[in-house]
Amino acid sequence: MARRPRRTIGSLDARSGAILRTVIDEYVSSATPVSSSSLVEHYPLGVSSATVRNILSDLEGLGLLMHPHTSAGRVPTDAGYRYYVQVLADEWSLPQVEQRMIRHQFGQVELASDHWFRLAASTLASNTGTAGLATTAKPEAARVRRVDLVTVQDRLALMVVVFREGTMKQTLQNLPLDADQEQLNRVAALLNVLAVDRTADEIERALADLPMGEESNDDLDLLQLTGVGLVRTMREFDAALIDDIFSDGLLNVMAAPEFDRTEKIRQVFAALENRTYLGSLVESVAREGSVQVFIGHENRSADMQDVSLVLAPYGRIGRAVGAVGVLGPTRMSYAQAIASVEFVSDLMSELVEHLYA
Amino acid sequence: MARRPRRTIGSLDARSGAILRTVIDEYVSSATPVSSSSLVEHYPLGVSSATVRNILSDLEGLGLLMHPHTSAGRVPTDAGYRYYVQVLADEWSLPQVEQRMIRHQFGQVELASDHWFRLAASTLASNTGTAGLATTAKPEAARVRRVDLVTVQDRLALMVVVFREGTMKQTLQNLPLDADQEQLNRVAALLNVLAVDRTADEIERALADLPMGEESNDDLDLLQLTGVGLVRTMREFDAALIDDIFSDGLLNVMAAPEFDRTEKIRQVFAALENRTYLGSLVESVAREGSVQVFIGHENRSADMQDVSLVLAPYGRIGRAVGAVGVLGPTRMSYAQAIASVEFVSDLMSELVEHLYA
DNA sequence: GTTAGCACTCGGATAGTGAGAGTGCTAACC
DNA sequence: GGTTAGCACTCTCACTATCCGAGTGCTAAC
Repeated sequence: MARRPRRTIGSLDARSGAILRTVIDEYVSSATPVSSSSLVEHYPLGVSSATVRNILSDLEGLGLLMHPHTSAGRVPTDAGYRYYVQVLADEWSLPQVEQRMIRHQFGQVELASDHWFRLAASTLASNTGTAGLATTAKPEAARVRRVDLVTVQDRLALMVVVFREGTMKQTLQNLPLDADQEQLNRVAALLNVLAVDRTADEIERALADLPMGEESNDDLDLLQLTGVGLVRTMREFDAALIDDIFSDGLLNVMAAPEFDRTEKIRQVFAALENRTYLGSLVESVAREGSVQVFIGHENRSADMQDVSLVLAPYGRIGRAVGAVGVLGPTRMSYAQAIASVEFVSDLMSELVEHLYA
Repeated sequence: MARRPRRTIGSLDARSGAILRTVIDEYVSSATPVSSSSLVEHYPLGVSSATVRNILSDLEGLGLLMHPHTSAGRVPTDAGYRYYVQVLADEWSLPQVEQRMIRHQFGQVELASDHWFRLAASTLASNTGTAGLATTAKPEAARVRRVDLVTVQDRLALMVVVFREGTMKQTLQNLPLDADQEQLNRVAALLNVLAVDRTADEIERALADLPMGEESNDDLDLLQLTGVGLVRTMREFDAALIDDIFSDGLLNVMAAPEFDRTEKIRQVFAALENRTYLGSLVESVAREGSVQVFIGHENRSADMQDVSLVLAPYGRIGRAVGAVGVLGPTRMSYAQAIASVEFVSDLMSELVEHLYA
């Protein structure tokens, strides 16, 4: 769960806010501390550098900016970014041109499901210059759309399950007796009657209601067995916080000057492997129902103190939800990131709605 | 294609060989240039440091060792590693204990196919302290084991193909007319009759032989349509050099001192994304039929000048083949790597043989 | 062929210096 | 009271000098 955004700062007067914003914009693009003189030089502020210095000093007092050392310019703190995001969040949306480009790309993609996730991740990556992330859509309790059994060997079958949201799972299933494809087809037909549109719990109940063992019937035995296997597979799927996660553009993040030491990048990778933490973020974002930003040490995970995440859910609450987002250095363009993530999440929602309504 | 190993050096006399080997072992474990005095101190060579210096100087003359600067010890060159690997390659095999441990792990894994690849990669990673790699097994021309059609919407179906080697592919298929699951089942049954155990080419021919358009028959139309979709999916699969690749332990590689600058690690990642080059290596290894080592600048890829790969094929030639291996700094324990990769590739071959014979 | 001895080279650590950047403060100004 | 010019102060960075130690390569003796 993300810490609630800090609103401790009240709101700044217009000029201070504008200067904070300018400092952040400047720092985001230059990656070097911003000095008072460079501000008056490059932006039409209408005041002298001395005045700017006073304001910068105030902002530092409020914890929004900091000083690497005496004779250096100012650098935003995580709280500074937080203020920036909080106050200015609503203003941003993606330019029409970019919207059209992205829509076009999504129109081009082949209709094979996991392509979307890859595309979402790579679109976000290229659009923001950071790493793009996309998780597959996962319902709280999966429902079966279709089950199929395929012979592999005499006593071994492959069970292929398609869930209502398009995800597929496969498991190998040991059989107690030789079974040919013919027989498996019969069993699969029964299993589908039993399982289609149902959750693991419902299937388990249906299995319990089956007439059992009255007379030894191979098909029924196999049905029972594969049914149990199906329920186990579904339980596993339901239990996972994130089913699968796609990322792209990690090379972008590596190129950022703050990650010039491998040790820093190591943390990013370690963080991405921490499904538990990412899962909790996705959950939080899904609950919130809108884009959320997790800045630097707002992250609970020790590995994420130097990075920020911008995440948005897609899909429909109660049905399947997933998340898309970006991961980058705290010094990232939050405007661009939020706008892009929001747009792509809307697009993904449309897709899911359209395909698996 | 890998450059052929260089045999320009003839073979060294016993003592020089032993010293080369010792230098490499020492350097691999210490990561710092090896001096003549440290050699006589830590190893029972029976000669003085001056003598060792003479030998080292000879080895440097042969291009097997090098000198970062005057007052530093010796460091192996890629040619040095090559000699080491070439001459000593046959001696290594994995200790019984490790063999049993790995076997045990593979016994534990659940019977869901992609788990093996992950397991192979992670086993190699943890066993060698480098990054482990495993590609899925791919035949030259895939054959269908089973096709299934699942309704998604009125005019949209999901086609699930299981290939003989266990791989699965899914595609969405637009339909020209409304079709319910009932109808799709009928079509899928026909499609299976047509496609099972066949390659893309064979299926295409069978499709051409179908009685066409005599009378408008919905099922036949759908069969034709999905058949074409199936062939396209298979062609795509056949065309890819590598279907899928799993890696683990990249964090291990990041921890190596030679990769302390992110720029170096960037190269490693870029290299892993270069499927073309990796594909050519897998192909070469499959053709060779045994473990191969690609050291530093023996790699054609510019991004791989600082890393070495140890790869071995698994599966059966003519049927499906894949590769497993490790990727690490040129300063890696080739003995351990080769022994581990060979063992795991044998294990994977057994698995494939056992399951998809 | 081996070894002791030694001059030589070079990298890395340490310290000192100066220039430049940017601040914080003060005092004057509107 | 807010704004500004001016200036002292601080700290980093780049450059240089110096020294130490490591390790070699060579020579001459064994």
